[in-house]
Parts: sequence; C-alpha cells; structure tokens
Amino acid sequence: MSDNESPSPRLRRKEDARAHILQAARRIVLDEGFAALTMRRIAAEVGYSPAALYLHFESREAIARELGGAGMRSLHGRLARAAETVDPLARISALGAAYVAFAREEPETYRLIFMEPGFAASALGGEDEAGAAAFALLAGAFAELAAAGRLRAAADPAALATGLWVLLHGIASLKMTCSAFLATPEEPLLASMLDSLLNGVLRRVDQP
Amino acid sequence: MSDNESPSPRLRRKEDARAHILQAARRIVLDEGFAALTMRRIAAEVGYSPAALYLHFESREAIARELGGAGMRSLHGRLARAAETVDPLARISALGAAYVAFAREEPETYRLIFMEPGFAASALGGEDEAGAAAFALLAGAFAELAAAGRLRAAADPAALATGLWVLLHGIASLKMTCSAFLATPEEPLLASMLDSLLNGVLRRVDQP
DNA sequence: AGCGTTCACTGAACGATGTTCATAAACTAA
DNA sequence: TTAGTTTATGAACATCGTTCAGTGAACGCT
Repeated sequence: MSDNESPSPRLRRKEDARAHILQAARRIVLDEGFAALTMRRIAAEVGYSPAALYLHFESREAIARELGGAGMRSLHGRLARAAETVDPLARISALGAAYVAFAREEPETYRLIFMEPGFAASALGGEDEAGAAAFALLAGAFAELAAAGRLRAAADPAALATGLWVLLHGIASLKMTCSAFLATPEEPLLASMLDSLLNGVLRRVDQP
Repeated sequence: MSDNESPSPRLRRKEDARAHILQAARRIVLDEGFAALTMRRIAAEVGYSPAALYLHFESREAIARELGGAGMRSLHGRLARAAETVDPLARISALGAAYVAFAREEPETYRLIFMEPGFAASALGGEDEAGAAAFALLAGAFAELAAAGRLRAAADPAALATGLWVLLHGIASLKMTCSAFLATPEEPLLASMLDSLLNGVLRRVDQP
C-alpha cells in the first residue's frame, strides 16, 4: 500500500505551502468571517505575494471550496461521535444536537458550506464524500428504527433523514440570519420539533 | 387625513427617482441575480451616473434592504392569499405551498431576504411590518386549531408557527443551495413533513 | 562542476467594485 | 433677475480578484 515512500521534497514543499495557505484561510474565516477571506489578506497571513496563491490554487473560490470540504469533514466528525449513541431514538436527538451545535459554534464555516451560492451545490449531492457519509449517519438511525418495527408503515427512512436534515438546516440557518426571530434557543426548539415529528412517525405502543 | 395635497413637485420627482432606481434594481436582481446588483449596473439601467445614486440612497446595502422589504411584502401578499382558506388545517398546507412556491419562483429575492448576511436580521424581528404580519398568518392558523380544541394539550401555537417557518425555510434554502441533495421536489417533501409534524401535534379523534 | 530547465515567487498592472468630493447645471424662491 | 438649494456629473481613492512578464533559486543531466 506504500503509494510513494519519499514523496520528492519538491512535492512535499508544494503540499506544505498548500496546507499553510489553507490554514491561514481557515484562521481568517474563523476570526473575521467569510467576507474577510481575501486573496491579499491570505497572502499577507502566510507571507506570500497575492499572485503566489495562484500557483497553489486556481482561484479564491477554489480555496473556499477546499475550506468548505474541510468544514464538512469536521461536521461529519461531530456527527460520527454523536452517532455512537446506541438507542436509535436517542441517537437522532444526539445527531440533531451535534449538528445545531456545530452551526452555532462555527457559523462562518456553516455559512461557507451551506449558504454560499455556487458551492454547496456539490456538497451533499454525492460528489462530496463526507457529506454523503454525514447523511448516511442520519439515514442509518431511521433505518434501524424501521428494522426494529418502530416506524409507521408508510415511513421511508431515507425520506425521514432528508426531513431531519431540512429541519436541522432550517434551525441552524434561520438562527444565523434571523436570530431575532428565533427568540427561542436552538436546543429547546429542536427538541420540541423533533418530538412532534417523531411523535407523528413512530408506531404507537402501549408502554411495554 | 390629507397629509399633503400637492406634494411639492420637488419631492414628487425625488420619490420618482427613488422608485425608478428601485425598479431598475429589482429588474437586475430578478434577471441576473443578486450578485449582479452593482451600483454602476443600476446607474446604467436608470440612466444616471453612479454617484447620483447616493443622492437617493445611503449605500448599496440600503438599496438591497429596500428591495428585501419589498420582497417580504410580496411574500406576505402570497401568504395572505393562501390564508383565505377557511379550514385551518388546509390553510397551513396552503401557506406552506405558497411559501415554497415563492422561494422557487423568486430565488434571488428569497436569498436577498433570508440568506444575505446582515440584512435579514431585522426582517422578522419585529422591525419589519410585513415580516411580522406574515408570521402572524401562520400563528393564526395554529391558534385557530388550538381554539377549536384540535391541538394536543402541550402544543403552543406560536412555537408551532415558528417550527413551521423553520421547516419551510429549511426546504426553501436547502433546495436553493443543495438542489442535488434535495432530489425530492419541494412539494411532496413539504407535504410529508407537514403530515408527520401535524400527525404528532394534532389531537387524535375517531373520525367524526 | 557546469549548464540548461523547471519551479516558486514577486511587482506591477488591468478591470471592476463601493464610495467620496469638487464642480457644474438646473430648478425654486425672493 | 438674483440668490440659494437641489440634482447630477466626472474624476478620483481604496480595495477586490486575477494575469503576466520577469527574477532567482533549486533541480536534473552530462
């Protein structure tokens, strides 16, 4: 499996430069917001001339795309940790909480992934691996519920996962752009909506 | 009630100019997207010099804000028409369909209102009249349901309206940025989610 | 070792952006 | 008519993404 033992110091340094640029870009986005992600700003941060960035990235959008990919992997990581919850019902709550927490704690990253035009289009559509994996975590929980016979007959796990994502994204993004409107904190709102949704979807059982 | 019979041709022309500018701006956003809304582009459209725009508006953002306000009034208009449905349950469906249709047919307007940073913050928070009125339409439907005793005990109409808005915004905005992900058309997805949500919130009755 | 080639990088520039300012024309009020 | 306010302009400034002709330094080869 050794792809290349000594990766040629040339390429090594090239990849280092790429990494440094991305790291600087990430720092800027986190500290000053996505709007501050400027080629000249990045260049100053890494000690390059603005033109040098184009030797490592095609455009500013390419850097943003890469950053978005990393953000998506980060989100996937959080969801994966939440997905360790064994009970599928509690897992759904944990996944939702993790998702909303990510959006709250790294709003600029979230905006970059899901709210910037012309980029997120490919984030979940299959092209992005982490995005698909993240979605699979949600779908898995519903699939387990279905397999355990705890779902109403007509309920489709994939559709439910999509619905859950829609709900989570609705909370996360509305909170970001219309925080005054969403006076309720995210968590209680999420809990109550999840309650209603699951209440409508779960098979009713006399308490066993 | 006559505020001012002859509004002084001075002011008349000034307001005309404002209207012309906004109209041109609206045309640009609709035809070429929000990103194309440039001061120079607007100026060219209305036949002014770029600097002249600053005699009528404080900044580009002010124009965008005004446009967003108009968009919100337009959305409110659609919702108001849908709100004529008498049965509150059917009305909720109609409101949802109208909302999603607005976002689909005028995506750039929707993005301007709800997805552009630093603007939508005040769209629903009470400052904007149309926004509050639009929300009241949703809340009204749930309040009627509650008054008719068709809601579960713990259900709070205002919270439910917020939840519905979250859901609608989730569908509308995810469709815009991750259309590949939302392979399902908006309407069936909305219908099924609304079904589950209401199913979990409505008081169960033996069919009367 | 020396030579030629490739590579990483820079400085200056281009077109476009939002915005400001001095200036001129046009309209209003006396 | 004259004085003054309003409206519009053209040129300019700073900043943006991006391109391109050069400049060394590092690399591969003989």
